Order: sequence, then structure tokens, then C-alpha cells
Amino acid sequence: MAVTIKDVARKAGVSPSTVSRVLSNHPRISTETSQKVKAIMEQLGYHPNIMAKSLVSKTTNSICIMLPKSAEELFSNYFFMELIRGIVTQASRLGYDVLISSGANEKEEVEGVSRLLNGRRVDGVILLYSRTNDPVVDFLHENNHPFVLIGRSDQYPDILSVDTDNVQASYDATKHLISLGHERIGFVSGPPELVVSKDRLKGYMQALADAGLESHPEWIVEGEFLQESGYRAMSFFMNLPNRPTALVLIDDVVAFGILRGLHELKYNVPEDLCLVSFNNIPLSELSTPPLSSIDIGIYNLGYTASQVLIQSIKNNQDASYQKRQIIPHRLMIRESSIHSVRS
Amino acid sequence: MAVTIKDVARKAGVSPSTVSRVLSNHPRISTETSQKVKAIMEQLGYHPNIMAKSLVSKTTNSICIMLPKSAEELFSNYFFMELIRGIVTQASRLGYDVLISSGANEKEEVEGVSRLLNGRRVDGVILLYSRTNDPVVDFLHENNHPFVLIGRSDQYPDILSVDTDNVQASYDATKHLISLGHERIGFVSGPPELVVSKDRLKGYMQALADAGLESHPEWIVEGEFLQESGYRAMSFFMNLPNRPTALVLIDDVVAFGILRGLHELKYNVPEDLCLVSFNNIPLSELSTPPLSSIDIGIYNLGYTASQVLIQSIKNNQDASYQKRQIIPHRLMIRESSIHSVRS
DNA sequence: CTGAAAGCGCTTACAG
DNA sequence: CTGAAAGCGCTTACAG
Repeated sequence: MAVTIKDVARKAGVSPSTVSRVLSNHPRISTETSQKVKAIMEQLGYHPNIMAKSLVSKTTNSICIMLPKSAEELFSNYFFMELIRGIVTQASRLGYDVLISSGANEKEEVEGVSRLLNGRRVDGVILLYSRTNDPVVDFLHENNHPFVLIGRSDQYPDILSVDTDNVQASYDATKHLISLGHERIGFVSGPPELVVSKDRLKGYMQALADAGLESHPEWIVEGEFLQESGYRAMSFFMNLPNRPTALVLIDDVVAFGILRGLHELKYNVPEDLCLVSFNNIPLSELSTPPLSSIDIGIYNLGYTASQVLIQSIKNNQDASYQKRQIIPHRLMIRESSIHSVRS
Repeated sequence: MAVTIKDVARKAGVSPSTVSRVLSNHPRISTETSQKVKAIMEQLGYHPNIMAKSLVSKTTNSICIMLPKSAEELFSNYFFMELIRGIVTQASRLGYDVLISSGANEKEEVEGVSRLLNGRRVDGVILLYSRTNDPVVDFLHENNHPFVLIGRSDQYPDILSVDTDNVQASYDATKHLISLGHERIGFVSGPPELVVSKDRLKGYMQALADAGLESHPEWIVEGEFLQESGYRAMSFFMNLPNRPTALVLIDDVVAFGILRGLHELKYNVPEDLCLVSFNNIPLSELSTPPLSSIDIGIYNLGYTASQVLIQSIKNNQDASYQKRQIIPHRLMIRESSIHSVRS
């Protein structure tokens, strides 16, 4: 039997209401009473029942992270863990607990989120990805639930979101290669249903256009966030008659696949092919050669998402702040892209 | 205003008790009533309030993962995410939600766990690591809370735990090198306060002893689960007058650091130094050369931990099953250790 | 500054 | 098979 507010009240010779007020640091309580009650709580080993509190206060001080099943294969574990670390750290600082949930498919995801939100178990949710036409986003938006998207929504532009400016980031990566003299630049994209794939493709195209360079449809391939995709893209590119001299890659993991393939075929990076990728995972500076990569501040994305969501929960959806937060990115130039074509 | 059991009851013309019974599939309820009530629940969009249910049933159907702050730097993100995926998947299958918590230090960790457990917010906790003299373990054990350790406890041998047989695994790795003819084998360990470091060191020592090989104190270095540690260990070893020809490494990330250092100094793997490490993260087969590594089934460790904990919660700490579960490991031999010394 | 009372949304013996 | 009642542990107007 756990000790309750009543036990404390009895022992302290006050009413349960008073104990409750001491607990929440109610201003109109005498310092004397407060101290006495606190001492007794300590002595009895009292711990407030979070569920009971939640039931009456109609707030849970918890948020939920939705981890899409598909993500397990799509993205790197590193990416998600870093995001989670950021989310949990900031949530914890603001007094919130974090629930982590996943579904085997979109239907399960909606059901899970619905159960948690409608069942009053969490106050809001963080979505770690953005697909086009996402039923989870539809559900959350329609029912007016507090949520934040790490990424961008195609359909709902004024949704709460935290994102990289992927168009700009990709523009920067491509521009960097152009400035080295490359004129034939390829792009390995991610799954086309992800908004991030679209955005990065767009930035790439724009950079080419601004530089007056041609874009060839066969220089753009779609894949997954997997080494295999990189490997396959590599062998495709290397067999092209007029192949690119540089590549922009949707993810470091894809780059690793390319690096391995190139190594097997005895090609050299950056001499035979320059590479720039995204995410700047720690191993990207350890590969041979070290990989140029766009650091998107993953931890910061998670941290900010937490912050923004909890703020919105507390303000009850008050729209007084920025709906869309952009986390700055930074191109980390390493050996994989220091070879100038002009030289 | 959320729709409650009362609303459903009123609309269905039954009592709240009956609705509650329908909800929990109580056997003594007529199919007719049940169907009618279920239809109304659907129609009204009823969702049971998890907190209210929890309050009266005194069970939360949630478990908590304690993510130690120090882990953020010590272990690879990959390792933790994989563990979490396993935990969440199995918990979700068994109808449990997963809370993820962390603390900046041991004190905060104990406080967090205490708040969650005593506050009746979670039914049990999973610890992702094992230090010697861990106050969190002390707390959990003393208060008789359901918990499972992923790893091994020095002090409490009969605690619920899921682990790799690290002594055997390390023995296997070392033995593999010995079978290739190596006689001077070094070991790069992790932080000495972690039980895993001790166990792996022990297996290494045993394999040497069994083969009648000498063990040199200077062939054993301690570090962190970081690339830097590998890098430093590498430069230490390579400057030794009578240096090892092979190394057993506590973690793949350490191996990457070594690989990088060796590459910079123009040494070759496996010709100049053979390597075998632990964890078999996906990138280990992508490095140059691909890394021999012990696969410890990380996902399986998490999955099983979830299973075991929830079972123990449901059986109310019934001791009818194995207290310590061992997840099988497997040595993945790759290029980094295929060089025979005898050849 | 403090207490009595009602109530959050559910479950579960106890009757019938 | 179903209902009325009590209660889980807390909070919060309403009084005083």
C-alpha cells in the first residue's frame, strides 16, 4: 500500500486539501504548515500518484514520439537516436515525460496515436518524418491535437514544424560542387514519398539552373536510405557513357554504399567522383576518404521540436509564435569533395 | 469534452457498469448488449481514459527505459536505438507502452525512476547498461520494484537480466585470432566501471591462458566507446617495441578509430594488425577493410528484456523462470582478421 | 490560511 | 446478465 495524501494529512493533522496545496506550492499556505507537511511527506516516503493527478488536472505532462515502422529500415538508427536524445533532454527539462510508440503500418500508427491522445495519456505528439499524404498528419490536424512535425508537410503549410531548409541545404551542397568546376553532377535521392527527398531534389535542380548547367534525368536516381541504394546507384552511374564527375547524396549511409562500390572497382574518391552527402553522422569523418556532408543539427531538431510542442500545449495552441522553425545547417567540407575539376 | 463511459451508458440505455464490462470483455454480458454498446461507442467516438483506468486498476501497462546520461557519450547511438526498437516492438505486442527517461547523473536517474515507479506511472523499468555499484540498481532492488537489466550485475547475481555471455564471446574472438597463429594479442577495453568491460577482459585473458600464451599488462588499454579511444590505443600499440599482431576491441566504434589511425600511418589491416571487435554494427562490414565483429543480437537483447520484464510484472515477480537470459552471439569473420601469421 | 465536499472517469465486489 | 454504490488518489471552487 502506497502512502497517499490522506496518510500525510492524518499524520500532519491537516486536511488532504492542505497537503495538496503544499504539493503544488500554493501561495496562500503558511510556511509553517508547508514545512511541517513536507517533513512528514519525506518521513513517510510520500510520492504523488501521477495518474490521479492527471485524471483531475486533465493534463499528463507527457508527450509521445511516433516512430514509424518503415523508418526502421529507411533511416539510420543514428539519426533517430540523436533526435530522441534531443527530444528527451528538453522534455525532461520542462518536466515532461516522453512515450515512444510505433506502428507496423500507417493504420496502426493512427490507432496508436488516437489511443494515446484520446485516452488522455499524452498531451501531444512529435512526428519524426514527413510523408506526402500522411494519414497520421490528417488525423492529428483534423482533430486539432497538439503536434509538431520534424520535417515539412506538403498539404498543411501552417502546421507546427521544425525542419532543415532542405532546399537551401541541397542548393549549398550542389553549389559547392559547381564551385569546384563540376558540370556533370548527379543526385541520389530517397524514397519519393518523403518530403525531404523532394526538397533536396529541388535545391539541387535550382543550383544547376542558376549556374546554367544542364540537368539530365538519368543523373537522378531514387533509392532508400540504405547502403544498397548507394551501391546500386554507383554501378549505374559508372556505366553511363557520359557520367557525372560529382554526386549529391540524400544520406551518409548512401554515401558509404557508394564508397564501398567505388573501392571495389578501384575507383578513387575524390579523383574519379566527388561526393557530398547529408546528415554528417560521426562516421562520415572516419570513412576513407572522409566524407563531405551537410550537418543538419539533428539533436537540435529534436530539442527544438520538444520545446515547440510543449510550448504549444501550455499555451493551448496559441499562435503567437513561429509555426515553422528552421534549424540552421552547415556544410562540412572533407576530402570526398576537395578535388577540383579545373586542376 | 471527451465522451465518457456515462455518455455511452446513457445513449445505450444501460448502466456505466455494463459499459465498463463490455469494454473489458466480461464473460457474463449478453452478446446483444455488448454489440449495442460497442456500436454506440463507435458512433460517439468513445476512447477509454487510460489514466482513470490506471488509477483504479493500479496497473499502468507501461514500462520505462532508463537511458543513462553518460551513455550518450559512451555507447554508440546505433546500439541504443537498436535496443529501443527491440524493446518497443515487443512491449507494443504485449500491449505495453514505453516511456523513455534519462538523468544527467546517477542521482537524477534514481529520482526519475523513483518518481515514475512510486508515482505509479510505470509498472517496471529496463536498465540499458550495468555499472558496478550502481545506485539505481540498489534502489530498484531494495524497493523490490520489477526491473530487468540488460547486462550483468556484479552485486546481485539473481537479478532479472538479459545479457550476452561476454566472457565466452570475448574468449571466442581471442581464440579466433590465436587459431590464425597470433601470439601477441592486445585488448582495448571500455570504461573499467562497466561490467561488460570486465567480462570481455576476462574472456580474453582466459583464451590466452588456455592457449599457453603470455599476457602483457601493456597490451591491455582502457578507453571509452569512442573513436578517439581507438585512435589513441593504436598509436600506443604501434610504438611498442614488441607490439601485438592482433587486437580484440570492445566496440566497433573503437575499431573505426584504430582503422583511421592505421590508415594515416600507412599501416595495413590485416597484414600489419588483425582486428576483431564487438557489436557488428551495419557499418562494420562497410569499412576498409570490412571488420570482423561479434554480433551480439542487440535487437534480440531489447526484445527479450521487454518480454521478461512484462512477464515478471504480470506474474507479480514469480520466480518460476530463468532469472538470467543469455542471448547467443556469433563471430562474423571478415577481412580485418583473415591474415594468418603463419603464412 | 484552511477545510468539507464534489468530482475527474473508470472498476468491481455486492446484490438481485 | 445487469445496476447502484463505493472507491482509486488527487484537485479545486466554495466557504469561512
